[in-house]
This record gives sequence, C-alpha cells and structure tokens, in this order.
Amino acid sequence: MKATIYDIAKEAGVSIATVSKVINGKGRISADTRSAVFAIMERFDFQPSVIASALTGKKTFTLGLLVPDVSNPFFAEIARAIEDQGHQLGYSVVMCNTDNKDEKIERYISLLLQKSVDGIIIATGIEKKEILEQLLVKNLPIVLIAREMPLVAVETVVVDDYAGGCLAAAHLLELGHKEIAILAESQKVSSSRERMRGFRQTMEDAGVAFNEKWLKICDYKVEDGRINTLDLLSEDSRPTAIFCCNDLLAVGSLQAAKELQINIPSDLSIISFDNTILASVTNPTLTTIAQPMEQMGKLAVDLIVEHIKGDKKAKQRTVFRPELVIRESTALHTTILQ
Amino acid sequence: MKATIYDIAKEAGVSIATVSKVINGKGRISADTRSAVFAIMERFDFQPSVIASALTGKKTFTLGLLVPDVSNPFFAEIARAIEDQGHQLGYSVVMCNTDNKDEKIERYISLLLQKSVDGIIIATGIEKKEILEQLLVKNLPIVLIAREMPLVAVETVVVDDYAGGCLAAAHLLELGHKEIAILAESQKVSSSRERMRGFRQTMEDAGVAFNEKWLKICDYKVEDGRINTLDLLSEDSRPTAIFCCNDLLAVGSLQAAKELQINIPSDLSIISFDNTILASVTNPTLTTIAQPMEQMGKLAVDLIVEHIKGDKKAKQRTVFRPELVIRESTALHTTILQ
DNA sequence: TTGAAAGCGTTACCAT
DNA sequence: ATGGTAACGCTTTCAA
Repeated sequence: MKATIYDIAKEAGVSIATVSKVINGKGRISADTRSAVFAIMERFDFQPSVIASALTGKKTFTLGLLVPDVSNPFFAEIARAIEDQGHQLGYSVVMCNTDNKDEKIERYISLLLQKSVDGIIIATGIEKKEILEQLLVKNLPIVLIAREMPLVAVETVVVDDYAGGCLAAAHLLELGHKEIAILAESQKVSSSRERMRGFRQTMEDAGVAFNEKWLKICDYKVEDGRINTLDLLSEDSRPTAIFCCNDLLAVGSLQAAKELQINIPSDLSIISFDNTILASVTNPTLTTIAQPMEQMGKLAVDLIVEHIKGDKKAKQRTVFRPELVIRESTALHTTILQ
Repeated sequence: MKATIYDIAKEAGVSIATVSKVINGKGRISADTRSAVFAIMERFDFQPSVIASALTGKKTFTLGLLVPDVSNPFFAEIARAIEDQGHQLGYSVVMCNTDNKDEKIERYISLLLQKSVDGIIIATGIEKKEILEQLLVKNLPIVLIAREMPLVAVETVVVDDYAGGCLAAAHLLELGHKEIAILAESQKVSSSRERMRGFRQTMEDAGVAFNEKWLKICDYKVEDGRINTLDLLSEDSRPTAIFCCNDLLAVGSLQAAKELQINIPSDLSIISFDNTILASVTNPTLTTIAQPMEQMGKLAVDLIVEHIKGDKKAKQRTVFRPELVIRESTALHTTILQ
C-alpha cells in the first residue's frame, strides 16, 4: 500500500495536521519537526494524493485539451506547446480528440467535468455555442486557441487569419497571378472563413476579380485537397495559383499537380497556411503563412492558469501576427505561353 | 456550486446510499425510486465526482501516456490510436512529452502516481531500468509500446524491428544495391538497434559486405538526417542506397540529396521506417517499412485495461509484423555509369 | 428495498 | 509550534 500522511505522522510522532503543514509549507513548524518529517517522507517514498487534496477543494492541477485530431501535425504541434508549458507550471494535460463532432465534444467535456479539471483549452471547432456557454456559467476557466466564437465572451488566442489571408493574396498578386483558386475548409470553421475573406478582399482591393467557380470547399485532409485540385485542374481554363487554407490541403494539391504532370511552381503556384512540419518536407517545399504555434500554446496555458489562480477576471482576445514564409511552391507568373 | 449526491438525495427524499446505488446500478432498488432519482439527477445536471469516487478506492479511469514528443508524427499517430481506444473503454489519457530524458520521465511518473492514474503506457525510451522496476513493484499496470526493456518483465507491444530491417535490406538487395549506408538513431534505442541488426544480417546472408564507414548514428530529427546524409554523400565513394531508421531521418536525407542535386531514386535509393504521414507527403514519396500504429495503440490500451480490471496477470510480448510499402524513393540500381 | 455510518487521504479552522 | 477534528463527495457494509 502507498504511504499516507497517517503513516508519516505516526512514524514522526506528530499529528497529521503537522505533516500536512510541512508538506504545504504552511503555518509555523519548528525546523526540527520539519526536517524530521521530510526525512520520513523521503524514507517512505511518500507522495501526497492529489485526489484527496482535490477533494478538500484544492485544484487537480489538470487541464483538458480538446483538439480535432492530434495526428494532424498542426494540432500535434499546438498540443506539444501546451503540454510543455502546462508541465512547466505544474499542470497535466488530458488530451481529447474530437474529430470536430459536437457530440464527442459534449461527451469529453462532461468527462472532464466529472474529473474536476481546473480548466479546458479548446482548439476544436464547436458549432453549438450553447456548449461553451454552459461551461462559462459553471465558471470553469476556458481558453480558445486557434478557434473563435465571436458571440461568446471567452478568452481567445488566435492568429490574425484575415491578415494571413491578405498576406497570401498579396504575395500571389505580387508574383503576377490573377487567375487564383481557393481551397477552403468548411465555412463553419471561423479561421478558414477569415483567411478566405482576407484573401478575397486583397484581391478585390487590387482590382482582380475572383472567379467563384474556383472556390472549393473541402474537408481538411490531404485527400480532400487532392481531389478538389484534380477537379480544379481538369477544367479547360485553369488557375495559375492556388491558395490552400492549410498545409494538409496543400499537400493534396501538390500530389494532384504531380499526377497531372503540372510543374510547381513554374506552371502553378501553391501557397498554404500554418507552416507545420509538412510545409518544409514536401518537394517543392511550401510557401506558407506561418502561425506562431509555440507562442500561442504557451500563452493559452499562461492565460488559463491565471484564471485558475483567480488573478484575472477580464477576458482578452490575443491576436498574433501571421508571417509569410517564402519557400519553393510559388513563383512569378509567366505569361509566355498564355 | 455543483450538485452532489446529498442534493439529489435530499430532493428525492432518499438517502445518499440509495442515490449511490442507482448511479452504480448496484443493490436492489425499486423501479420507482430509481426513475425518480434519475429524473432528479437529470434536472440537477448532476455529474458524480470521479475524484471522490476514486478516493474510496475505485479507479480514476485515467491513463498516463509517455511519449518522447507528440509533434513527431509517429508518436502523434500512436497517441491518437491510444486516446481513441482509451476513450472507447472509458479512460482519459494524460499526455507527457519526455524528450527521452530520464529525469523528465521520472518527474512525469511521480506526477502520474500522485494523481493515481490507473496505468501508464510507455512509448518512450528509458535508460535506467530501475525506473520501470520501481513502477512494477508498486503493482501499477504498465505497457510498453514501440519500445522494449528486455530485462524487465513488462507487457510489451512492438513491431518486429529485426524483421523490418530484414525487409528493408531484402528490398534494396533485390534492386541490385550493394553499396548501402545506414542512418540509425542512438543505439540506446532498442528498436533502432534491432532494425539495424536485421538489416545487416540480411546483407551478410546475401554475401554483401557492409562498409562500416557508412554507418551514421544520429539523433532522430530531420536536420540530423540531413547533416549526416550530406556528410555521407560528400565523400568520394558514395553509397547507392540509404536505409534510414525512421521517416524523419529519411526526410532529411531527401533534403540533402536535393541540395546536392542527386536524384532520388535514379541516383540514390532511400528506404525508411514507420510509414507516418510524412512518407506519403514527400516528393518522391518514401518506400518505407510500415508499422501498424493503430492496431498497436489499440492493443496497448486493451492490455492495460485488462490488467487494471485484474482479469489478467500473465505478461505477454506481442510482436506485429512490419510491412514493406513500396513507393517512389527506391529503384533498380543502374550500373551504367559506374 | 432502504438507510446509517465508517472510511478514503487530505486541508483548514480553532484550540491549546 | 502543534494537534483535534470537521469537511470534501462518494462507496460499501451492515442492519433494519
């Protein structure tokens, strides 16, 4: 059996109250008692039970993390950043893969609640805002990362998706592209919507019309990118560039182009979003809009911990600046053969 | 405040014992009482506290998962499989990134113990076998996945790394390669060691000598693969094929070859190990030895849950068969120009 | 079929 | 400086 404070107290000839105090460094305890108790704890390899401690109203030092899918490199990198900082601050993180399904989300939240996590970091899209509101009512610290719920007052950490879209468009425009297609995720996803909005606005501002038939709404996987790009490129009039709303879709585009023997970037430029490991691994490597995933994850944890500690009541929305990372998948539009 | 069984009991006009029984479906409760209590729980949005329940000696329904780094696609995919099956069986998983550092491992284990997890799944290399032994003594269910500790009696789920190495060598040999280099991870990692052993044995059996100067021991990241390959390819006599002990290293090799304008696979074949998403995303795509990550993760969870439930005492070592997945990075060795 | 009460391992308040 | 004890929310045994 594991040792308890009773064992330690008995061995040290003191009360459990005293042991508790030395564990927590509270109250006034003589140096002698303190060191004696420490020695015995050491000898017994004593680890205080977080469970019992939590029951008395203290924290569980556990955070819930909702992501659509950790096997998606973007969320894997976010998860890593969050776990790192959580660990740094003394919190464990429980990982939950939601597949963006509201019913799974509700089940996970219910489980996390039963386990009395101290807060939940949400990186998954939620359709029903009621789910979030119910959480907020319970006064449970919540932070949204890489997702938005504009109608709900909740702490939020995002990249400026709109600006990212603008950056992408500006880059393509600068290279002389005018016939541009967009591969976007479901428009239920706020980030995807904003990226597209920024992109289109920048085109419009530049006086370049966007051809609606070149807008493809896909799921978020490589295969979706591939199929939709195949579709796009098999028509008579082709775009000279494609903006993919994330790296996974861009990988699919790359594959499609390769199948059709279309050379990237000389025949077709591709720009993507996220800058996960994938963007640096493809051939050609992907020009992409980078999100500072590590900083975002770290901030999300810092914020939630501040709320947990009660140091903070005001909710903020922190927007990081995205950055254009130029690699090999984009090039000047050459009109020679057109 | 959250509702407790006391609230429910009071409202229902019964004792907390009765409420507890209906929650757990234990003892004999009249249908009337049962449904009345259920109705009230519903109305109060009551969620029993796992914390309090755990304190009475029941399970926490939480598993610890130790991985070197979730942002490594291999472990991300393993983590996803484990979390899925865990959730399926009612367990949450606490993710821990160890960076393969024994000191971080010890700290994580200590934390998981304080939180009374029901078991720990270990996918990270551990140098000091004492760490594991101490855990086993505590009678805490442990499963090793994708790692081995031959000297410790612990439930283990692995792929046959040796056979995988053989498969890789056989493929290269069949393609006519004889000048083969190996990029391996630290030899402290059992899987890497075994892969190499199988590979070399197969070469030897085929009467092809392995040139020791073509063995590069690296870390596990893309950059390590790149540097070491650059090194390898900048000497006067070059190998015609490289066996990379994981996909990340292979990506690095691909990059190095590209920098040196060496064409894959016509000038140099590359074969790797794992078959993560990366293998299908590079250009050329990677011929690789696939591990059934999903099945392995699922089995690891099934096994640990059996131990938790006490249905099982014997420890087994389950070895999955790896599979050769031929893609574009390997080709016949052409002697024309040699 | 139901309930009273002890117990799980801590914390915190109030005494001493 | 230290200790007694109630309380946290639940499970379980034993009795009624």
